[in-house]
Amino acid sequence: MVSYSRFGEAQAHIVRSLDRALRDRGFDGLESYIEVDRPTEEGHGDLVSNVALKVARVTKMPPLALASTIAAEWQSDEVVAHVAAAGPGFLNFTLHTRWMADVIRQIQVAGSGYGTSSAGNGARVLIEFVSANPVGPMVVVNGRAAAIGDSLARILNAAGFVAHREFYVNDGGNQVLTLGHAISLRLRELQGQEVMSTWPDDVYPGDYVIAVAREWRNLHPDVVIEDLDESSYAMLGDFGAARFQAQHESVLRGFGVEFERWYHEKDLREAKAPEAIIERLDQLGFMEAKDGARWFLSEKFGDDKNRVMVKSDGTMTYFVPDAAYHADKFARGYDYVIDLLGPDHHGYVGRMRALVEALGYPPDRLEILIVGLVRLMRGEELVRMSKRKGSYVPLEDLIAEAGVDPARYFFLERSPETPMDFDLDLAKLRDSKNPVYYIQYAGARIHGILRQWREQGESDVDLNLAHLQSPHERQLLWLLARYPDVVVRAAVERAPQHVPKYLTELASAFHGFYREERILEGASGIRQARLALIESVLMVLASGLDLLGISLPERM
RNA sequence: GCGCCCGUAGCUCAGUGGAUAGAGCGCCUGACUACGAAUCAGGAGGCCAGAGGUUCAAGUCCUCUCGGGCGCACCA
Repeated sequence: MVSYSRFGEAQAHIVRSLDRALRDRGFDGLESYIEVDRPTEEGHGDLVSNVALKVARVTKMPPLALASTIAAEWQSDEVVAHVAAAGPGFLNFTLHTRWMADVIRQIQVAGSGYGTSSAGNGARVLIEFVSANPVGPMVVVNGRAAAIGDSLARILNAAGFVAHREFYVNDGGNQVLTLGHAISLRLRELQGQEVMSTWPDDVYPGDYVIAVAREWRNLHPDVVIEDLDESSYAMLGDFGAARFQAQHESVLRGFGVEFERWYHEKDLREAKAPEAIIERLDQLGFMEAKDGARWFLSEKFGDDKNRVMVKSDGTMTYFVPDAAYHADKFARGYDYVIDLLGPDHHGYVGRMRALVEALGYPPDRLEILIVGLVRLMRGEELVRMSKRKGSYVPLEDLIAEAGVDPARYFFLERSPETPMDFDLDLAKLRDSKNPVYYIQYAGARIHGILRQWREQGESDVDLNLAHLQSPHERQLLWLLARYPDVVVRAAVERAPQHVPKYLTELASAFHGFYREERILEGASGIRQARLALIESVLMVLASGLDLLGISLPERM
């Protein structure tokens, strides 16, 4: 077992001791049965092992009997203070408080680097997310993907992976022409022509295009609008796409999300990458001509059906540039490629996996996370949204109304794939019902204490961590010792929600400690130890919130 | 019809095959002359959708049924 934390050291230590205990009884080769985990509830020690239950079949010993003899013969050491057999045969381990308290020294040495580890071994991860089409404003679910993707990248980096964030800009397809069409209609409208009665069905009438049209007109006041026929759609569309990309970039930056790269479909097309991917699949023998079209034989790789790549009219389906894009991701040497897709993209998973496999890569190196649907609520009331009708809440407005911190927190506290309700009324509440403030308040309280301590101007005494003995202090130490493992787990499982969960626990333990134990009023030795403890808590709160892209204000 | 996600407290959701299934909100009791009450301590509230199976052990794994969402284009 590789350990990245004080907690992990204890686990590894106990595993070794258990292994020895089993061998002493003549049971060899049972290492794989040995598990040491945190208990599911209080009162079962600091760590727990179910090994006696696991090996019962092999050893032919009643689990509780085996556990009891192991506990009775346990050689005391500097890590484990006490071992007890319990329940049907669990072993409950209580750690020396002194030993746990050294986590504070680790935190003092590591500083803001505490929590980082080398678990990822430098594996390179590309994470593509949001990738909203540049033909209109982003919507609420884009915000969820943005928060999750960005936070996941931060977590992966902290856990020793090298993660890159990428936004794929769909600026090469038909929709850009459609946007150009819409802009030209809005330009006519700005000149006083009536356009709504003849508005084409396939052109979204969203009024967000009006602002873009206005911008274009200001830049080109001399162009005669009547000349803007179909031949102008591409030019207008490119203009609009650039405007919307800039808008996306700025909204996302305001949301704390920055991408290492904006990858343009247009560049792919200009480099003839779509043609190249078809050629490559053809050479590999995975293309077939049928019904006047050219098909990718994705069924060979477990897809539901084969996929058209070149339509009978000679044009390519949208899947082709996407396929070229994914081929490029792997060609760039990433060990893992993660896509965060919207909830309307389930059908996309099979064909993309098939592509990866067809190109000769292990299909599980492509990980597709479907970000669950977001329903926007105002209290009890569902906010109805329809892009077609142009009635929707842009992400920008959501962020402005809720605030960056609550919005990110709401998106990150749930597992990515489950559908969620986002309650705007709750998110914008500036009071205790809003869970993000619970964590921030713990930090603000610690800042307050440290401020007061500095104002008192008392000098430090030597730090003696042996003063930390109370149940509240033990619990905080135990949580601090676990933090690096929480980060690793969130990274490996691609599950950022573990971090807010953990921070809530840490904040709760701190608030309980704070109410129970005076910090500044104690004798100088214990005061110094408690100050070191809460400084450590503050460090971890700040670090954890940073992984979520959430601030930790000194005052609230 | 086929595929994916989801059914856990009144609501929103956690839950790594392990002991008596958790948190927040809401509800009910209590706690500021206090380092910040945006807090704390306690209480009520559950056939983990249902039925079979695997296992020493199932909310968790397998099969089926029921319910909800989303996908199943030579659209993007």
